Amino acid sequence: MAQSVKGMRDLFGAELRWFQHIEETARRVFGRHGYGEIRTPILEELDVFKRSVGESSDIVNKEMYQFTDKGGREVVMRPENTAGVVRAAIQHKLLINADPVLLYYIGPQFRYERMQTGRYRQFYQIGAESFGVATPESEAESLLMLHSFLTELGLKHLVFSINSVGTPESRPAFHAAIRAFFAQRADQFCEDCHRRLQSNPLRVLDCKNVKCQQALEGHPILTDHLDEASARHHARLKALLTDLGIPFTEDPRLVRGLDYYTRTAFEVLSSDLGAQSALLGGGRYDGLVKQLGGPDVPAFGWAIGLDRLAMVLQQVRGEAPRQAPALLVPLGERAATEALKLARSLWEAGVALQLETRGGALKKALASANRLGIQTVLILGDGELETGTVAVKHMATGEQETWPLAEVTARLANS
RNA sequence: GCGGCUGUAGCUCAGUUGGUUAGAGUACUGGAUUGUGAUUCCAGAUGUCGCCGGUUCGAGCCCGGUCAGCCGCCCCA
Repeated sequence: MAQSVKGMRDLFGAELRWFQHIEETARRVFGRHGYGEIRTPILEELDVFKRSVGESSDIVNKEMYQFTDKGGREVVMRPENTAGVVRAAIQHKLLINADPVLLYYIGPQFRYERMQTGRYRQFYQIGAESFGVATPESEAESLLMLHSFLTELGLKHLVFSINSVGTPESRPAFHAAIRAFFAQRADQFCEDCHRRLQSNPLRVLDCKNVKCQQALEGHPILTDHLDEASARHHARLKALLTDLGIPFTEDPRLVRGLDYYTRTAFEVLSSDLGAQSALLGGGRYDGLVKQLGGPDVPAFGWAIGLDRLAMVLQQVRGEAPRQAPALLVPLGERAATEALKLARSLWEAGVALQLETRGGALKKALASANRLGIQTVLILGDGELETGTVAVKHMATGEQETWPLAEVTARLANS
């Protein structure tokens, strides 16, 4: 039997309904914040990711679906969407005037890696990016939007975990501090941390190894090594979040994996998710646009994984809500003709209705309705045709009533 | 990329030291009720035991390989 490629999966049924509900909620919430959608190609030139995500990261090193196309171009199936959005914004000159540019995206991303539950080689992300504003207020706006989004999806107990990773100018001083600290107790850290210390010293801070976390006791604090402007920025964001009543904690060990982050970095944790695993992450990336050949424009954004989010919603809220249409069941050939006509007028009036076209026994139709979760069944037989009515059975209660044909549209529209 | 585990009906799973025709629950189909579901009763159908090879008189069971999934690591969403 043919089956899907490793790490790729088909979405349908109950799980897809959560995806759709999440996407609808995102479009509604983001839209009212003034964000517009952008859809970028799945394929980008290799260079776009090398210059943004960072050559030292595993994403670029070993997790990209990368190949040479028939024209000899080195292309990559995007492993994340921020770089593509930035590339597009530069290419279409969206960032050349003073107005902020607010964009969101929804789409598949690809990483060639070992898979586990909730982690796929084709996965889906929703993200929002704000270009052109460097203020803490713009971050608060973005986080507020994110908070609405998650709250309207029914997630509770959200905690925003924030930190500041400083600027490219202030970071060398911190790197020196962390190296000095590390040197005093180098034997207590794992091999990976020794490697990280060379490639990306910040990442030593969020090693998952318990021993390393213990050894980090008393480590230098990023926010103690900020330049004055970054420190003010960080303090202002915290004050805003406090005023807005958005619960947050400061996590001095929070750093993000991608190279392009500056100042604010954050994650959202949900106790609904069980343990420590973050639901989403993001932050400020002021240098990225320029790095990719655009103007020197600040930016802030975040991305959330739909696969994981859908899984959490399934856990805390159960089955995705579904709107089952009514079912119209004709009995006999003459009724079948009339049923098509009736269904047509109902459809044209915007009523959600499924039509039984198999022509079998009524009990089969009712059994189907029961399986499909249909609440209302309209029955049209000879008796109803004579009197110009339909029999209406409510599946939940088993009760049945009679509606005049002329009232069917209005009554279904109200139910 | 590294380490461990699993794969039997649509789904959840049993299956003895290797032994005849591979089972249960659930779901499904038909009937009891030719115009009334979900409950009940009766009857029925259902499998390349993931795949390929090996050992054996004999393999769902043992061995090798392979594919897929799960868990941990790396990394991240």
